[in-house]
Amino acid sequence: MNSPPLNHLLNALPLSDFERIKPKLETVTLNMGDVLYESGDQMRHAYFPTTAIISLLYVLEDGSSVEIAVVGNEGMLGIALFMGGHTTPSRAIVRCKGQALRLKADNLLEEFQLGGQTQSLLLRYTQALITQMTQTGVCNRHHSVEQQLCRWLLLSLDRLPGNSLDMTQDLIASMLGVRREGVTEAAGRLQRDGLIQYSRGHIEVLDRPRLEQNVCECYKVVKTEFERLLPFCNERDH
Amino acid sequence: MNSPPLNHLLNALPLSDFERIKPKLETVTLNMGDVLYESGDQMRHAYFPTTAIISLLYVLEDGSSVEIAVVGNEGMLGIALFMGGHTTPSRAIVRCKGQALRLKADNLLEEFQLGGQTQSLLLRYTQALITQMTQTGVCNRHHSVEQQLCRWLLLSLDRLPGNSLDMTQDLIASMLGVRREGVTEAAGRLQRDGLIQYSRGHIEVLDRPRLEQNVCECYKVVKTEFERLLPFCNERDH
DNA sequence: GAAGGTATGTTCGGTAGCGCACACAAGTTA
DNA sequence: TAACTTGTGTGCGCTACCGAACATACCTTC
Repeated sequence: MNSPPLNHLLNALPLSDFERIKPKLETVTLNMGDVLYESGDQMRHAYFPTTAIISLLYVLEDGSSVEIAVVGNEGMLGIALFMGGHTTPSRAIVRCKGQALRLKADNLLEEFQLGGQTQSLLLRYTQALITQMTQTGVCNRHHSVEQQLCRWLLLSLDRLPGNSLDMTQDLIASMLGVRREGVTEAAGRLQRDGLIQYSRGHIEVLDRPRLEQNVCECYKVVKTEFERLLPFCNERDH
Repeated sequence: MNSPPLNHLLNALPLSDFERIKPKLETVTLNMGDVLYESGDQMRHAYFPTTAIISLLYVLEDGSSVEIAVVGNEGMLGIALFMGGHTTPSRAIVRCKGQALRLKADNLLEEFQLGGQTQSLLLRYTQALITQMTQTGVCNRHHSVEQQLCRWLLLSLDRLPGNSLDMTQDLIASMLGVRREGVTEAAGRLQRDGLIQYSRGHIEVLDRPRLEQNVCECYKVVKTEFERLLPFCNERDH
């Protein structure tokens, strides 16, 4: 029997806490390109993706943008709510359509301020997210487009049920903060070597182990830190 | 009359909270190059710099390192203590010698878990730090060595009493994650244009306004976010 | 003042990624 | 079928940065 889509973070809450917020959760369907938060906006809700994947982007003055983190069913959006800022200078945009559970800002805050396990869980998740953001920045500086593409594919795959995803090279480029041609070239190599296969916005990962050989250390660092801080997120629920 | 060196974060605590932790604070002198935390180490203390400046570095497998954030008298080290991880995959190293106030890990945790204003202050600081880390990463990708050098100088200056600092180009290079020659070239240009003057590890900033004209947006973004989240840190206490 | 270490200046060939231009091919719409 | 949109492939000159080697200048030590 197949379990329903879930969010690992919500799932890891103590039962009593979860029962309290359960009635306040609202399922929403998110479509490709939906903007959940704009840079500087007051956040009205926190989102706990179940099947959707959301990108956190920094948008520069010249209009170019860079992905600083990716959030799927292992995490949540809206940490600035309990961190006290109520907003961040980043944009949250739906990268893979799907569903999420949504909680009103006030409700999240109430729950957080009770302290206890829910609070500590949310803080541990935040620390894991910090690691992801930072390691992504380091990766930007030191690793090749091809390595970054591998990292990006693996991080996406970890948050999706199958071995494929829908995304054009143009979009990947804008998330990695590189040229589309750079992605075409790197992806071309991966395809020639039989690691992936793609056509017109659909990417199929054929050989994940070799993708993991190709990726830079950054993927592993982030993954290890997530497992250390949030051990329950290890297994995929699909 | 000159006020003694202080730490803005401690200074912003409610008086009652501060009085409680004051006796537990210990003044320590930090020397250039001291390592406060090694990547993965359990943290024993939190540090609140008063005159010292500390760099948070990520160290890569090949031994190269990158600065991901800088902490001076506006902030603290050891957020992983209350975030729940008790360690991070980064190294904290003293970049400018000076003093700091130190608090045992347990004592910080006790204070944090009381909730209230101290907790919310520490969390707001953490969010500001996240912004700095992320923007640094974005800057790595998109801006020139010269712009990054300007940013680095300004961030340092904001945390120091005078208009000068001691740091070799070699060290700056390792923090920016670029070659020493790149820094030499960029610094040479800034010197020719009369913005700075340096010799053998001593840098004098002659024309800060023009340095601010030269810097990329990243400096301002971080500064604005710090002011928004921690308004009391605005003025320099020197 | 000589010797040695250290910080900075400069050069040179190599390369990854950029910006641009254009070709092509797969879907979509008319 | 034809026109159009969209995604991908490729070539070209350019630039910033890299890696290495070496020169020079300054400071310290003896």
